Amino acid sequence: MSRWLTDLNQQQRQAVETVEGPLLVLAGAGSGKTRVITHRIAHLLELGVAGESILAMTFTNKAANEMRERLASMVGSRANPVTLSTFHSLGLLMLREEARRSRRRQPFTIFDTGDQLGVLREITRQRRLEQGYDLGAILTRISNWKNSFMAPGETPPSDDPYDLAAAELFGRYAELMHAYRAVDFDDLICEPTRMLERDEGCRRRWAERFRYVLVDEYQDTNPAQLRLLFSIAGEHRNLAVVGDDDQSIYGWRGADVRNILRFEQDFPQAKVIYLMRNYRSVGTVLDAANRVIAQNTERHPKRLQASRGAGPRVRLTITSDGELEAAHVARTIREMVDTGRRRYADIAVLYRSNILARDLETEMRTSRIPYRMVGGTSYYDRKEVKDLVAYLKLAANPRDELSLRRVINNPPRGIGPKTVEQLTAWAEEHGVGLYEALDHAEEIIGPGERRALAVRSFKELMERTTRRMSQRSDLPAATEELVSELNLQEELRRSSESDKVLQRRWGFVIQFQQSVERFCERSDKPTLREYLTQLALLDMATERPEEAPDNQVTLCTLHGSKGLEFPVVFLIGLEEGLLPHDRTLNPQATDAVIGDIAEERRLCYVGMTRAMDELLLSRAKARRVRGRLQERTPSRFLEAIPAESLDVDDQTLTASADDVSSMMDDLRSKLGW
DNA sequence: CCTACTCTCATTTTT
DNA sequence: TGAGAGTAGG
Repeated sequence: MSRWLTDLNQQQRQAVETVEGPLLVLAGAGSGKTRVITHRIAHLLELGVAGESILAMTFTNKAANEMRERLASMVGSRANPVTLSTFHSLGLLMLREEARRSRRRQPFTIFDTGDQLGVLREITRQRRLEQGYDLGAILTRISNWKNSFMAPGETPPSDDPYDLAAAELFGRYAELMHAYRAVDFDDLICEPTRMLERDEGCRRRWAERFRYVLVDEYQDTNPAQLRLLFSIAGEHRNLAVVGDDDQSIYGWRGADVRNILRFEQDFPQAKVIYLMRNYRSVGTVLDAANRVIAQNTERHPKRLQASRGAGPRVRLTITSDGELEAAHVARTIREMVDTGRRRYADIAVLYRSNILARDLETEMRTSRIPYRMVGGTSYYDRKEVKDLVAYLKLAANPRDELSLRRVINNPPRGIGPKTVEQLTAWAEEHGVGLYEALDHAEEIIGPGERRALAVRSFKELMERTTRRMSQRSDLPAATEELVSELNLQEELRRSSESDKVLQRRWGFVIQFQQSVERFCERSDKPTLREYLTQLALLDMATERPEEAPDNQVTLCTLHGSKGLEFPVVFLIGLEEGLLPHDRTLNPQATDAVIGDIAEERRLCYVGMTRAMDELLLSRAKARRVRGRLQERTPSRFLEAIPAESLDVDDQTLTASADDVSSMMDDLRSKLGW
C-alpha cells in the first residue's frame, strides 16, 4: 500500500485513492482538505504517474505555493515537474506556448483592474460621453460578458442604463486593449479556452499533457474556468475537484456556486466523497455554525462532525454602540493575554466590512494591543510605485498608451494636456501609435519650441531606459538609473510637505527597487517582461516587504479570513445591514450581480468556522452610520443559534460594578494615567 | 503647475 | 463623518 494512505481517515483515503474518473470531494471547513490534495498528488506519483502529467489548480498564488511546499516536503524533487498553478498563470502559460508554436506574438502586457478602469476612463473622455457613470459597475458588466464568451455586439438586450452604457463601451474597450497589446485577467482564461475549442489538435495536446487534473476551491470557479477545465479534462475525465459549496463567497466576482452543485451532471458518474469530520473546532462552535448554514436550501446537504470536545459555549455580547463593541473586544483581548491564557497571535477579529476596522484600530492602539490587518491598501497601490511600474511597462511595451500617458508628464516636464492632445491627434491622423508620434514633436508642435524639446528629451529618456532594460542585462541597475535620471528623490522632496512624508514616499521607491532586485535574484529568467508578469499575476502579498510574523492580533474581513484558523475568533457587527450587508438587502442600480442572502449566510458560516476553541460574537444596539447614530437590529443569522447554546452578555442592561471599574481602567489608559 | 477648496459617496477584492 | 476625486484660480 502506498505510504500516502496511512494516517488518513476513511473518506480522506478514498479521496486520495480514487485516481481515475471524475471526482467531487466536498471538503467541509477544517476537514483536512490541503492534506488530501497533497497526499493525492504524492499518491499519483507513487503509482508511477509522471509529474508532468499532473495539473493542480488553485485560485491564489499563496495556496499554490503552500501546496508546492507541502508536496516538496513529502516527495522532494519529484514534486518539481508537477504543474501547480493558478488558473491565470496556467492561461498565460498556454497562450505563450501556443504563440511560440505558431510563431505568433505573445501577449505583451497584463492589465490589472486599475489599468482596465484607466482604459474605460480614456474612452469616456475621448467620446465625451456623459460623465458620472460608475466605471467599476461598467467594468463588472463587461467582465461578465467576456466570461460568458460574448463578443461586443452580442450582448443580451436590456433596458438597464448601465447595461446599455457598458454595451456601448465594450467594443471600444476591446479595440483599445488590442491596440495596446494588452490582455486582462478575463482574457487569460477565455483566450486559451477559445483556442482549445477552436483547434482540436491543440485541445488534444493539452488534454494529453495533463492527464490528471485537480482543482482546489472549486466552488469559486466561474463559467469560463469550467469551460477551460472541460476542454482539458472533458475527454479523459480524470478530473478531481475539491471544494465546499457552503464556503462559496465570491459570487459577486462572477464565481458560480452552481458549478459545484451540478458537478455530477456536468461529469456523469462522478464519484462524490464527503469530508465532514472537522479537526479544527470544538463542538459548540461547530454546532452553531451547522445551525446557521442549515438554513440555506440550495446546497449539498451535509453537516460537519466534531472530533474534538464540546468546548465553551459561544458567547454573544451586546453593547449599546459600535465604539463600546470595539472597546469590549480590546478589553477581552487584554484580559486573555494578561492572564496568560492566550497570546495575541491566537486571536483574530473578523468583520464584514472594512469600516468596522476603524473603531477597532483606535481601540487597539489605546489599549496597546499589537495587531496586523490583513488585506487593506496594497503597497503596490502607492502612487510612487505605480508611476515607476508604468515606466517599466512602457519600456516593455511601447504600445501601452495608458502607461505612456501616465508617465509622459510625471514628474512634470512641461508636456501638458494640450501637448498630449496635439500628439494624439497627429498620431490618429497618421495611423500610428502615440509613442511613435513623439519622434515627430518638432513637426507637430513647431521646431525649436520648448514643448517640442521636452517631448524629444522624454523620448530619449525612454529609449535609453528601454535599451538598458530590454537587453536582458542588469534590471536592478537599469531601474536605479531610471530613478536617478528622473531625479525622483529631488522631486519627492519638492512635493512633500513634511520630512516625514518624504521619508515614507522615498521608502516606497527604495522598496520597489529592492523588489526588483529580489526578483532578479530568485528568477531563472530575470527579464523585464517576466518581472512585469509576476507583478500582475503574482500575489502581491508574497512580494510585499514581509512584516515579521510577530505576536499580533489579526484583524480582517470575513472574505480575507477564508482558509485561516485561530484559537480565538471574534466576529463582530452581527446586525442586519452589516451581515447580511445592506447592499444585498437593497441592491443598487449599479450592481451587475445582485448578491443573495444565502451568500451572506455562507460568509457568516466561514467566519464562525475559523474558530478553534472560542467563538465570541457581538453586536451593537446602535451604530454610527455616516455620522448619524442609527438603531440596529440583530442579524437574522443569530436566530438560527438556539438560545441554550449561546451565552448572552447584554452589557446594555447591567452596568455592574465590574463593568464600571473596567470602564474606568479604560478611561485611565486612554488619558495615559 | 500647484493648491486649496468643494463635492460626492460610502461591501466584499483570490487574479 | 471623512476620504478621495475633481475643479477653479493663483
